[in-house]
Formats: sequence, C-alpha cells, structure tokens
Amino acid sequence: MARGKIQIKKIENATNRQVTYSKRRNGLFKKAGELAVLCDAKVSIIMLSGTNKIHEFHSPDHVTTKQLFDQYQQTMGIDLWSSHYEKMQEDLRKRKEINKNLRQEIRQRMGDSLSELDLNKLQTLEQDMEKSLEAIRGRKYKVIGNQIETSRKKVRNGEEVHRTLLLEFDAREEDPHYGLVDNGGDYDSVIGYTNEGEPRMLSLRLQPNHHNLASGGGGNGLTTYALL
Amino acid sequence: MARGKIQIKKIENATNRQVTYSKRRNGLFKKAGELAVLCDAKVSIIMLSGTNKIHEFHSPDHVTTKQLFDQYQQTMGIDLWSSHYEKMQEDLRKRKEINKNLRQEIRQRMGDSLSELDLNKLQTLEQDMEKSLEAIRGRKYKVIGNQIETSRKKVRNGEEVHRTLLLEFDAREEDPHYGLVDNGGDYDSVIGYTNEGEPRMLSLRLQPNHHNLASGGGGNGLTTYALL
DNA sequence: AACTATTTATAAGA
DNA sequence: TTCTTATAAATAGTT
Repeated sequence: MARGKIQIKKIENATNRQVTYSKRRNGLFKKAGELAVLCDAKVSIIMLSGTNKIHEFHSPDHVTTKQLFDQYQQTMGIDLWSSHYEKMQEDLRKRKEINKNLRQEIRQRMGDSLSELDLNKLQTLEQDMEKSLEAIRGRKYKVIGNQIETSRKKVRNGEEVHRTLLLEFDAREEDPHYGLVDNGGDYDSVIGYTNEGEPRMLSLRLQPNHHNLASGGGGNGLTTYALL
Repeated sequence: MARGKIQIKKIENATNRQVTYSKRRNGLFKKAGELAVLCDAKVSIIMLSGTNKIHEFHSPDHVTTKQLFDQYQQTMGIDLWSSHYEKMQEDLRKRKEINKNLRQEIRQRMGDSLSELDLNKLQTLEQDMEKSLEAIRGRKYKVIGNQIETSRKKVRNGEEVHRTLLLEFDAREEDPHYGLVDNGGDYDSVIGYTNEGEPRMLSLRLQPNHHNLASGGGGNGLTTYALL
C-alpha cells in the first residue's frame, strides 16, 4: 500500500512479518476505535500472533474479555460453553431425578408416602419388605451365630490355657525344679486379655477332678476343675 | 478521509451512521483478513452495532467463536468460567455421593449388602423394617377398606336407582298417562353407565313386596322387589 | 450500490 | 522500535 503493492500472502521474512504485524495491528485497532466511536458500536478484537502472543482491543464498552463473552452470549441467546455444560447439566438433571426417585423409594420402604401407591403396588411392596426383613433377620442370626461361635472359641481357648496352667502346677508339685523355668509363655496374651494396670490379685486354689483321666488316647482328655 | 476530513465522534444522522458502520466494518474485516494472512496470525473481531446486531470476523484458524474463546483461555492460562464450572462440578460430585449413599441404604433395606452392618445396626434396621412393614400393611388395609367402602357405595347407589325405577313403574301402572311423560331423568347416567349401542333389550316384570309400606313418616320407606 | 476527491494506512528504507 | 515518504487503500460525501 505504499512504496509498492504487496501480495496478500504470508511474509516469509520473520522480522519483516513481525514489523508488519505490529504496524497493521495498530492500524486495525485505530480503525476499530474510530468505528466504535463513529457508529456507537462495541468492537472487540482478539489476535494471536504466530508466536502465540495475545493482543486485544476492546472499545470502551467492553472493557474485559469476559464482559464481551457474556454480552456475546446474551445477544446471541446461546450458551457458548453449552457443549461442555449441556452434558454436565443433563447429567446433573438426571442425577437429581434419580435422587428424587431413590428418596421416594426409601420413604416408601420406610412406611411414608404410601398414599400414592395402589393396592397392587402395596401388596408387592409388602412382600418385598417381608423378604428383605427375612434377609435382615437371617443376617442378624448369622452375625449372632458368629459372635457365639467366636466367644465359644475364646472360652475354649481360655479353658485350654487354664488346663495347661494347671497341668504345669501339677508338674511343679511333682518336680519342683520347674519352678525357676521361664518358658516365655504368656497366657494372658493368648486369650487376648491382660491384667496390666489391675493391682488387685485374685488367688485361688484349684482342685483337679480326675474322673476322666483314664480315658486315654483319642479322647480329648477333658478335665474339669472346681473353684473352691 | 475522503471528500473532507471528519471528526471522530458519534455520527448523529442515523442513516449516515448505519452506512458508515457498514463501510468501515467491511474495511476493518478486510484489513483483519490481510493481517492474518500476511503475519500468520489468528484474528477475531466481534462487533455489536448500536441496534444490537452482531457481526463477527474470524480468520480461518478460528472458525468458531467457541474455538477462539477456548484458545484465548488456553493461551491466557486461565479459565474464565471456572467459577461456574467448579460450582457445577462440586454439585455433581455431591449429588453422586448422596446418590451412592441412597442406593446403599436401599440395598440394605432390600436385604442386600448387609455384611458391613454390625449386630447393633442390624437390630436397628430390623426394627425399622418391622415398623415400616407395619405401616405398609396398615396402608394396604386402609386401601382395601376404602375400596370396599367405595364398592359398597356403588352397590347402594345402584339399589337406590333400581328402587326409584321400580317406584316409577308402579306409578305408571296406577296412572297410565305417565307412560308418555318424558321427565328428562336419565337413571343410567346416575350410575355412570349407559346401554347406548346395546340394541338388546331386557324386559322384566317386577312385583312389589309391600310389607314395609305401613311404616310411614320418618322411616326411609324401603320397598324391596323380587325379580320374577 | 457506484463514484471519486481526498484522507489515511502502510511498505520499504533509514 | 520509530520516523519518513512514496504510494496503495480506504472512505466521506455525492449521485
């Protein structure tokens, strides 16, 4: 446009290109500003240079890019980020709906909000609940059973410990040198229980009832003791 | 800029302003296009005229406004709508969590996923369910009761209609000129039922049983008829 | 929308 | 970058 016409195609010389970019950018912004004033329009220009630098022009009404975008949307009557948003909003909507239904179902299963159910549905729900209640009771009994089993094992374990202890007592009586043996056994820990921090001591005398000792091999050699 | 310099201030003549807007807009867009090509830049112009019409220019790389905005954000390293977006995501997250919990609760109320409940919770749940089941049963019986009541009323209504009809038959027999009277009464409609489109006719003879006719005032004067 | 006198933008050089 | 300046391009007022 001056000192010779140029072809409108990419300027290969980088420096030259940069200079032209700068000059023409100024020109463009100046024109934009004039246009905005002359014609009472809002003009925004956003440019990304080849080196990814951003240059913006906004006529006084626009001030910020966000304002431009907001106004753009408002005027266009669309939501530009709806592509992002719409899916999200749809998801949100569905989830709200599901949520509502789940709550409703729970309420019905809790015995509220039954008025909207007809006889058939009530019948189904009742049967459903009976089945579920059965399952819960079953589970409860299973848990109780497990606990009984566990405590039974603990008791048995305790008994075992006692028996071992008593056998040892017996052994000591018969062979006193055992009295100094530290066999490292910690029976308290075996039954998961310690007297630690309990200064009170319980002393007791145990008297074996030997009525079963004769049963020999195979039998589990139960020995019971009576507390005196 | 031609045929006389102009002041850069709002053109008061509306037509003139509109013309200038159009001309200069074209000039601006042309310059923008040239700049984009010459300097390998991305240029977007968004204009809002005084009459709120939008005009846009995008160099080929930008194509859509959304792309421009996306690139703008990317290059600026900011997310203009993160405030919107983040709130939404947080909401979505919460709702998913609630949803999960609701489902879990329902599953437990349905008798599944009980393994994570201890005895205490099972006990509570069982009692809860019993109470709910009671409520459901109660509601069921109420619905059944209502249905019975409704059907009883329908039957009673039907009986009433029949009674009225039969009284009329009696009246006609005693005073034959009623035979031509169209009293507009449509008993079928009273019981919500029409024989319309049913060409078949049922003729029957009715014989009043007068055993209650003597009861006089106050009594509802019931008369029963036996079908012959 | 077309014309055109004039202003403005700007390419190349400094 | 900025200035200069010859020249291309844009455009205000007119038709």
